[in-house]
Amino acid sequence: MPRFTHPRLEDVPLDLALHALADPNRLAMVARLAATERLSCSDAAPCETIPKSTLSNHLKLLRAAGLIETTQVGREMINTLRRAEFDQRFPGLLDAVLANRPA
Amino acid sequence: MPRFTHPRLEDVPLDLALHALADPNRLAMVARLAATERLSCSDAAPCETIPKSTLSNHLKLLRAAGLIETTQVGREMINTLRRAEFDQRFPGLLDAVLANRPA
DNA sequence: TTCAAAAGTTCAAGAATGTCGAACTATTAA
DNA sequence: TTAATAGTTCGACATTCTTGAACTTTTGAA
Repeated sequence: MPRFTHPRLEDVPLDLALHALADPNRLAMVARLAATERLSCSDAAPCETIPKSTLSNHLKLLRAAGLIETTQVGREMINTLRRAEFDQRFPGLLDAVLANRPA
Repeated sequence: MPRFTHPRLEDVPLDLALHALADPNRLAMVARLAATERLSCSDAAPCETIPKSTLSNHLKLLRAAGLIETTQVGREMINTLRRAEFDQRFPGLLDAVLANRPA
């Protein structure tokens, strides 16, 4: 069973956070999580066509950037946005990015 | 003589802008331009050790992201931040990024 | 129980990007 | 005219990204 590691937010460099957000698919997932609270990996997916392995990799990057937390529930991996922690680490950043996201 | 092309800001996607900022060297250059108004390429460089070709490539990316404008003056290429235009296109984004930049 | 399907992860290979030395161009100063 | 300066461009190597295939764990059914 995969046991995920989540970084402390103070260990996340700005570059890594920006890089994680600088991808349309990942940003779409973050936006979805910002609106939906808890989502399985496949429910967080930005579209149907994205391969599972790619999706898994994107989520791994978002974890490494301190943006999401993943816990196993049954056979699903449940993802949530680490909103409060991220906002404390990078004040105003996620708000600005989400506000400028294309519809 | 190189004649640079600068995109209209409305043609710059958010992803490209974030990607341009998601690099420590490029972000350092943007921060420097935010503080200094006009800088030649070598003056905009984040450090002495960065190769010229790499520097040139970084600046090309910043141009493509609508972040800087480059004009030739003599044998120098003078760079300026397209601050007002960028801020209008992505309100609050650059402020948030710069505010969270490590010292 | 046992078996198959579901939900993801991991691995590896090919594709796409990034880095940087070397050669090149244009401009200025001597 | 020549040499130096300031960058760009090119090409090769390195790193990163994408994705199919195989694997692991959990659950639901027979």
